[in-house]
Amino acid sequence: MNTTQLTKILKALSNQTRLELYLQIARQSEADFDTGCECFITDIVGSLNIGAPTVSHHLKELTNADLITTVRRGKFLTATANKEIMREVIEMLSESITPNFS
Amino acid sequence: MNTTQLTKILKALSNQTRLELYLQIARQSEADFDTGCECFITDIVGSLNIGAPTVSHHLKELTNADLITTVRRGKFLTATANKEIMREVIEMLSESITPNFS
DNA sequence: TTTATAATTCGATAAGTTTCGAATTGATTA
DNA sequence: TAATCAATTCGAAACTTATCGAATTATAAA
Repeated sequence: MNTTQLTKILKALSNQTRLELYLQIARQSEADFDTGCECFITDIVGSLNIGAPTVSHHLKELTNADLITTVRRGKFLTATANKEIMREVIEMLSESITPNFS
Repeated sequence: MNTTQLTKILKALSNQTRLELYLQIARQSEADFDTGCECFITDIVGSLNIGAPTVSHHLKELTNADLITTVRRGKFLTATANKEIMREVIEMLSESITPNFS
């Protein structure tokens, strides 16, 4: 991961609504692992105070940054967090504040 | 740390120039620990491709987000990364992709 | 097949951001 | 004290972003 990609990802998370959207999708992705249920965007939208077009826009930004993937399940849309990329983000940020013994 | 503060911090890091500025300050803060030297902004400015007013602006953003602190040493300015807040950022992002056994 | 619901696209607007040059301030050096 | 160098402030230009309402598309239900 280079700084260009990291910038892109952090930018995608730098808006409060979008960050909360991501966090809900990520937590739900965790829960899904146990329960087998899915993360419906409709449910999340209700809890955030913005309209559907805006959510659509934010989802596209998160997708473009590789933070989530979305799948249509009939009438609904489901989202899953890409945990691997978040691990890379965390690793890179950690390196910045960790002694480097190279 | 709540999502409002996290948003503020991620926003401060969501610009490539500012992210690189932060990363350099953070790495230098690490080096300082061993060498006892300090992180002069002047030196960093030379390596980034932007003017002094812009750097000044970016430093203020990083400071406002609590990511760094700056101190004037005579004619020069030195910066230090606030590692504790970055640890909190990392912790919060980690929680989003880590099973929660509560 | 009509109706209803979820989501997207489009166009617009208001607000925010990045960057710069010019002028200014603070501190050191000649 | 005058000249110099680092950094900040200010005002402006160019660009980007968040959000919305209206219209559209996709799917499911009646």
